[in-house]
Amino acid sequence: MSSFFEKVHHLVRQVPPGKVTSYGAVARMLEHPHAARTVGWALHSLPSAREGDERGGVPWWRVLNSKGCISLAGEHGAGLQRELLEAEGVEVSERGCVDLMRFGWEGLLWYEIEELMKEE
DNA sequence: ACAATGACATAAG
DNA sequence: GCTTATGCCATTG
Repeated sequence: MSSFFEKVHHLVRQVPPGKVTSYGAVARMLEHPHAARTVGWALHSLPSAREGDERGGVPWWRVLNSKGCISLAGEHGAGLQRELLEAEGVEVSERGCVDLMRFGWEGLLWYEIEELMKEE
């Protein structure tokens, strides 16, 4: 656990298939309520963007903005993200929005996060 | 150490 | 609702 990025990556990895969360939620879980931007950056940057590890293991597409929509500030993989989500059974509206009431991830409990952060 | 950057968030017009 | 402005934070040059 050297950088904030890793925390983000580890946490995002815990997001179960078919569920989605938001940058803000992740930021709050990591006790940095106002680091949503950094969270987003952590995902866009994804160090060691290699095949088998980080990038492949981090379901970045399950992370949406506060509205539960795919914004991605322009383009990046918005189309891809929608496909990935739908492939997992998540309903994505045409505008790229997801019903957080049904697919929103509750998140982890504080002690689960602690355990998660403790290892690695 | 300073300035810039960025896949965000929230309030205001 | 959508657009604009401002705040926040870790990483990078």
